[in-house]
Amino acid sequence: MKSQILRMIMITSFAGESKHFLDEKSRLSIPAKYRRWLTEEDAEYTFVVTKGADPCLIAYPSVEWDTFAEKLRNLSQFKKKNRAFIRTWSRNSIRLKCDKQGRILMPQRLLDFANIKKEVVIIGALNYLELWEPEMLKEHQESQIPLDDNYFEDLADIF
Amino acid sequence: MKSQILRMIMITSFAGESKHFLDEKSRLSIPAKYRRWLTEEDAEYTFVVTKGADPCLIAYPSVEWDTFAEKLRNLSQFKKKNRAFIRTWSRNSIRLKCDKQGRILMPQRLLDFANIKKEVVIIGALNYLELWEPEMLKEHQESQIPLDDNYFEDLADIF
DNA sequence: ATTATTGTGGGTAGATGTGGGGAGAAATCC
DNA sequence: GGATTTCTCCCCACATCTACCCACAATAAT
Repeated sequence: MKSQILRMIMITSFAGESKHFLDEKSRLSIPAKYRRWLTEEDAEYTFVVTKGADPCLIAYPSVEWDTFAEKLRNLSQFKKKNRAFIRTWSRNSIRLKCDKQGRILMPQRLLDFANIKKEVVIIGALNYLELWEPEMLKEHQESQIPLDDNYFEDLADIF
Repeated sequence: MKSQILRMIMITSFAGESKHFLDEKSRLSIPAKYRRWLTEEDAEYTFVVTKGADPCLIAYPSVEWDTFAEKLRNLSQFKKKNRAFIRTWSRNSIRLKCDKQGRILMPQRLLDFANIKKEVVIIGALNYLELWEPEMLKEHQESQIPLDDNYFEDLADIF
C-alpha cells in the first residue's frame, strides 16, 4: 500500500536528461532511474512508444498511455478528423517491454521518424519520456522562439 | 501526523547560508539543518536540483518540486509552447537522493552551469536552496540594482 | 570533559550501460 | 508440410559509475 502511494507520486515526475546509445541490434537502454518507477509488478517494465508532435519519439509508461487512450475513446467517431487522429495516433504506438537488461528493441520505422542513428538524448518530461537525436534536439531548440528571455516571466503566470 | 504538520511549517522556512565543499567525487553535503526537514519518511532525503534564473542552482525539496510539476503536468500537450515549456523545465531538473552521509552527487552539467568548482555557498531561501559559486555570487550581488525605497513600497502592496 | 553531530575522505561491493553469442520463436520460401 | 532464414530475447561478460560502509577531525551539545 505504501509503495503504491509512492508510485503515484513518483510516476508523475520524470525529470532530467541523459544520453544513451543504440547498440547494433537497435536496443536502447532505458535509464535505470526511470525504469525503477515501472518496476512495480503491474507495470511489467512496459512502455508505449509513439511518434511525438515534435520530431522526437515519446515513451509513455503503459499506464499513462492507457489513461490517454481512455480520453481519446471519448472523442466522437462520427467526426472524420477524430477518426483520422485516433488512427494515426494508434498505429504509431507500439507497446514495448524491456528485456532483462532494461532495454527496449526500437522498431526501425520509429527510429527513422526521429532520425535516430546511434546517440539518443532521453529527456524525462513529467509523465513521459522524450527520445531525441541530439542534433535534431539542438536544431529544434534553436528554431524555437527562445524561451529563455520570457521563460521565467511566463512561469510567473502559472505559479 | 504530528510530523506532517511540523514539516509543513518548517519546509517553508529555509534560512541562513553556509559554505561547503565538493569532494573529488562531486559530492556535496547538504547542511544538516536543512536536511533535517526532509528526514521524514515521505521525503526520503530527496531534492530536485535545477538551473536557476540567476547563475546558480536551485535545490527544491522534492515535495516542493512535485507541486510545480503537478501544475505543469496539467498543461495540454497539444500546445507546442507547453511542450517546449515542460521540456525546458524538466530536462534541467534532476532528482537527487542524499546518501547515508547526507550528500548528493552533483552532475557535471549542472556544476558547469553555475560555474561551481569546489566551494559552494548554500543559501536557504524559504522553500528552496540556492547553490552559488562564491565569486559568481559576489559579482551577481554587485551588479544588482540595489534594492531601493520603491521596492519596499511595492512590497507594501503584498504585506 | 565527555559525548554526539557534522562535514569530508576514500575503499569497495553492487548497480548500470553496453556488447555479443546463441537458443528458441516467428516469418518466409520451396 | 518441412526447411531455411530472420528475428527476439535470454544469458554471460565487462568497464564504468554509484552508493554503501568505515573512518576521522572539527565542531556543537550535554
